[in-house]
This record gives sequence, structure tokens and C-alpha cells, in this order.
Amino acid sequence: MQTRRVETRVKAAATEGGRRTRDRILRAAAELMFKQGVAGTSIPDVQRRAQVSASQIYHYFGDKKGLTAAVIEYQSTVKLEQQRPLLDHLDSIDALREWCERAAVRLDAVHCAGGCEIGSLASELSDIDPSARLGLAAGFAAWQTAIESGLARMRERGDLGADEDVSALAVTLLAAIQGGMLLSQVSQDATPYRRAVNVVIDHIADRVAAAQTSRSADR
Amino acid sequence: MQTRRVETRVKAAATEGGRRTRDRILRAAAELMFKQGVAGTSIPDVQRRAQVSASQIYHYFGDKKGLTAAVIEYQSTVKLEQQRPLLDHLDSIDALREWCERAAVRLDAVHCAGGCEIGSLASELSDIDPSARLGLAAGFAAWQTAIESGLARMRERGDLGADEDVSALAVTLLAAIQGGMLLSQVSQDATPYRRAVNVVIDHIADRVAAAQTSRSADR
DNA sequence: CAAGGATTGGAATTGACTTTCCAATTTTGC
DNA sequence: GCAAAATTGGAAAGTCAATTCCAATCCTTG
Repeated sequence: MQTRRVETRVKAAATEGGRRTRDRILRAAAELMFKQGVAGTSIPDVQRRAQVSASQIYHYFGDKKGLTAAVIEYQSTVKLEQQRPLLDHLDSIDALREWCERAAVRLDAVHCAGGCEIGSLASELSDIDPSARLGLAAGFAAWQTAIESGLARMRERGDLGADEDVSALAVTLLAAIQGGMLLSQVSQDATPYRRAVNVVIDHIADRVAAAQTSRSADR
Repeated sequence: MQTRRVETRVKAAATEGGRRTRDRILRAAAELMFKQGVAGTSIPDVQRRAQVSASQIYHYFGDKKGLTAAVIEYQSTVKLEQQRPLLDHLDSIDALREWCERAAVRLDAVHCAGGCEIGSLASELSDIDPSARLGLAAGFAAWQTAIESGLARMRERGDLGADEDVSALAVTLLAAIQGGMLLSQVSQDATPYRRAVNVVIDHIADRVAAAQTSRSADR
């Protein structure tokens, strides 16, 4: 039995020029969909932005749904890779703060427009496009994993108590990031994001301090 | 100097029948926009749902933007009023948990579809409709105020230390709610919401315990 | 260099949506 | 009960998006 091909065929580029075109389309679509939403981004919009004709978009992505799926994949992987160096070392309070602050600076730079690349797409598409939802879930999962494994390392190291639920802490930080970005987007001010994220990190720091105390009590 | 009339004129209904029609439209639009997004909800959709003709919608709301604005107002106020009894007594850890769990049960009931009524609209409209953004900011502010005043009461009462930043705690809880709902929407499982919210409330509970300790030390 | 696939441009089709308009019809205030 | 205002139905205009199609042109490979 063949695996069913549910997704719209997404043709890979065979020539160098094709690859560049495909990339240009993807980048343009990602940017527009981030800034204006998926529904607010038309194919002609993407055409203008990427300087391509309609046939090129349909050639490489099949249809708008295919293009959207590609954008989700793009945002999920590329954005994750960009942060890779930091993500791989989220195993201290300082590292967590640094990572979150990095995002805050980005928010400042764009006046909080757009919120989170994945979060915006998630809110718009989850309920109306099942396959998009799966892609977005995977994107979030990757992020959660990154946070969680950092915390797990802290636990192994003894910075956090052995009974600490690092998974719950990771989900909470991720939620605070997403919710904080949303609040900041609405108020056009990164303060809500900064406050929410820092309170959650404070909480993690408290857990670290607690582990410290109980360890010295054992001595 | 007259105040400039920026918003689309929204005509109030003058007759009983008109009031009912207007209400039917508003409810239908709110429900559809919640489930399918604003962009995903067409005027014909609302017509079918509310059993009205196009002219009735345009008569009462001017245009789609006016209808959207009315839906924002509706969700902000009506949803807030629904929760009023609970919102007015968010001045204990148990009350906070109860209130958040209430929302979790609703998520369970709808399999996490739609997320938060305000949050979804916020994510979709903040960047593309300035006046909608303001309305949504007001909606969030109302919620934050409700949480914050509960916490402030706890502080006055001595449950929380006098130096506690209840505003930051309120923002954090709100962010966890929003972010948690988003994560739950994407994963179609209320667990992320429950975990995020409860970790934040755990943190508040820790602050309460700390206040307790320092008070008994004073004795 | 010739064949065949890859890529591209641009027109054409189709359909849906927003909004306007006007002619009924109903309700209200007097 | 009557004039004025409110409400309603439904058609129609105008716009724009998604997608298809086909005829070029470009590139690769033998």
C-alpha cells in the first residue's frame, strides 16, 4: 500500500535559477503572511513582492494551500535554526533571560508588529486547516523540546530538584512567550512580554534557589 | 470643534424587531468570526446564519469593518459580564484556580477550537486594523484589571507581601492564559493550558507562602 | 547541437465577496 | 388613521482573487 499523498504536490526546483525563484517566492510569502496574515496575503501580493509571475508560484507550490504549508515549514525550521546556538544552551537562568530578551529586542525593533512568526500562523490556521495545524504543532514542539532539554540539563546537574517537572516549566515559559507577544502586539509595547517572561523565569529561578537550599541542608 | 467621526456609523435599532434583528446578526457574526476568523467569515455567511438579508447587515453596521468592531465590543463586554461573579472575587489562590479551570472545561467541551474569543481576534486584527486594535487592547485591559485588583486585595490583606508587583503577576497570568490557549488550540488538548496556568498560579501561591513566613517571623 | 524537461509570461476563466440601490413593507408618533 | 421613519428583500454593479492554460524561452544532457 502506498502512503496517500494528501498534501498538494510541491515541486522541487531542478535548476539553479529555479531554486532561486522558489526561494524568493517563499521568503516573500513568509514575510507577507507574517505581516498581513495568510488571508490578507493574495497571490498577486506575493507576485509583486517576489517579482515573479503567477505561473511560477503555481509551478512550485501547487496552490495557495501548498504555499502556506511551505511557509509554515520554512518558519518552523529556518527560524529555529537561526536561534540554534542559543537554543542549545538554555541551561541556566541567565541563558533563559538572554534568549527571551533577544526576542524582546526584536519586538522593540518592529514595534511589536506581527507577534510570533509561528504563533500568528497558529492562531489563524489551527481551526481551519488540519494539515497546517499539524505542521504548527510540530513547530511548537521543537521549541518546547529545546527549552525542556535545557531545563533537564539543569536538573541533572542539580540546579533543579530531581522532582521538578521540567516539562510543565517549559510549557509555561513557551505559553508566557506566546501570550506575552500577543499582549505586546495588541498594546504595541514590549513591556507585557518582558514582564510575563521574566516572572516565569523568576519562578524557575526560585526553584533553582530551592534546590540550592535543600542541597546545602544535606551537607 | 467637533470630535471627528472616525468609526463607521453604527445605527442603533429603533424598534423592537430591529433590536432583535441587530442582535441576531451580532451573535451570528461573533460566533462565525470566532470559529472561522474574521477573514474567513463573509457577509453571506452571516446572512445565512442569522437569517437576514444583506441590507439588514449594512443597515445596522455600515460595513464589514463596522460589524467587526461591534463583534469586538460584544466579545469584550458580554464575555466579561458572563464571568463577572467570578472575576470580582479573584482574591485567593483557590479562586484563581477555579476561574482558570472553568475556562479549561470550556476548552475541553469544544476540543480547544477557537482558543480565546478575544485572543483570536487580537492576533488576526491587531496589525491590520488600528481601531480594532484599540478595542482589543481595551478588552485585555479589562481582564488584566480584574486579575490585578484581586491580587491587590490579597496584598492589602497581607496574603501577598507589600512589595509584590501585582501588576506583573496579573500580566503573567493573562499571558499564560492566552499562550496556553494557543498551545492547546494547536495541539487540540487542554493540557498545555492547564499546565501553564497552574504553574503561574503555583508561583503566586509561593509568593503567598513567602508572605506568610515573613509575617510569622515578625511575631 | 538537438530533444526534452524546466521555467516563465501573461491572458483568460470562474467564482465569490463587498457594497450600493431602490422598491416594498412595517412600525411609530401624533 | 396617516405621514414619516424604520426595516426589509433582492437584484445588480464592480472588484479582485485563485487557478488554469498555452505558448514561448531557457537549460541540461547525451
